[in-house]
Amino acid sequence: MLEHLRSEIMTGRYEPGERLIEAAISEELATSRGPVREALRQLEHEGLVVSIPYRGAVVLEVSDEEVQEVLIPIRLTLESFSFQKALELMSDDDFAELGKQLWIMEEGARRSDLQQVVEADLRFHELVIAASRRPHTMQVWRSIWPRIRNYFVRYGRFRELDSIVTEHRELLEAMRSGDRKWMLEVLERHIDVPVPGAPERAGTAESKA
Amino acid sequence: MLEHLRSEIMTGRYEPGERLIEAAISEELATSRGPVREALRQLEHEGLVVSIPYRGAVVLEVSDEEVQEVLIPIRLTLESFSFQKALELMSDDDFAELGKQLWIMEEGARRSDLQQVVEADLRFHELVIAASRRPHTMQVWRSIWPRIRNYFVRYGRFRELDSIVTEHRELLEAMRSGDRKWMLEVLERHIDVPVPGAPERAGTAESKA
DNA sequence: TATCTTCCGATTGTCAACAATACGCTCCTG
DNA sequence: CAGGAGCGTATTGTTGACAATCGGAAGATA
Repeated sequence: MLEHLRSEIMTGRYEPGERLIEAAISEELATSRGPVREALRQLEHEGLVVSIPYRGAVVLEVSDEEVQEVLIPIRLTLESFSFQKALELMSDDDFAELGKQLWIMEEGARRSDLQQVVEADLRFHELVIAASRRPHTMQVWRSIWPRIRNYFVRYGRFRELDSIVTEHRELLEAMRSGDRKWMLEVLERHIDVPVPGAPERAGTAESKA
Repeated sequence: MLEHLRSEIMTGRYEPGERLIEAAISEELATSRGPVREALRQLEHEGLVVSIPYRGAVVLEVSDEEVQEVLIPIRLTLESFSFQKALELMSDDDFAELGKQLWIMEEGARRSDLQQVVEADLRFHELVIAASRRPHTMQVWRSIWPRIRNYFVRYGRFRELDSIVTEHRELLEAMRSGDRKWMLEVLERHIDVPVPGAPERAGTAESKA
């Protein structure tokens, strides 16, 4: 059900600014207001809606600017940390599971199935983060990722499926090799991708100086 | 009520690993399970508890490592961005409000009232983030900050109150001057403070290279 | 016409009872 | 005594009814 609401927002069935009314949704989904309430709170924590007391939840927009200058840098922090920690903790089974997700991605790319690729992408990264066994990192990840995904699917900002697959293949290869420096390089290239048509990151570069 | 539970955790009345039972809490606070449930979800999103289906909420620990290598770097990203955006958006009233919080901090430091200082500290930073008018930045901030605060009060990792006050005074001064570079320098020094006795940040420095 | 006040409908917030689930304990079996 | 099946209890998940609150519309007043 949560997943249903999420996709309604991402596919644009609910427009930014639109109000989501608990009673209407619960009726539509044949459930009571309680679970709907919880789902809306979850969406709020994923940054897809904001809820205003006694006014309800409103679909939130995510700007190029915040994605580029806040969410993606945070993602880079989270994953750089996780991938390093995971390197020492991942079992053979974990690597096998990564391989499986890579395979699903390949298969999805062959069929030009965006959704399949995106979902395998998510599972790939979440597996690594889970393997790092750092609860806060995982928790923040789960709040950051939906916004980034929403931004990319909502505005069609995904690159060619093939390059996504290739990047993950190289990422997995680098992890298997145990070469941390290489892995981090690949990871950074993978995450910190400039978005076509988005404003350049002028003015905030100093913050890294 | 939420604030009550939060402080129970931060002051250590609830130990990490301890289970929080909805029924018990609702009885203790003379309310029903509904609001308690929501409060626990909120705490979960603030990273103070984890909740397991049909098992309930468990108080979560925050490690030196995650604070240093994940939460604080994220905070730096968030605030570097916010402070820059706020610089162009803050009204005289906003600056006056910052001055007021600074004054409260000074007064709290005089009386050695840690809580008063911490609360004014929070309001100071949140005012700037609010002034930047970036909803996602604020939302992520509200999920990150409670963990950092919890870590500092739980393990007594606060420095002398006077230096906290001094840093905010300089921060405000830098903001008023409009010198962005200086402001960011002060901000970084303020946030990215090495914690005594914590493991050094070895091994992850590369992720910034 | 502009503005203030009052009320009403829409919507969220709270509550208590009931349903579903998971864990651990007992008891059975080998 | 070891291991597993089945039950009972503790706890969360769900539901529908009721209370509180908000925003705006209608009407009164200058």
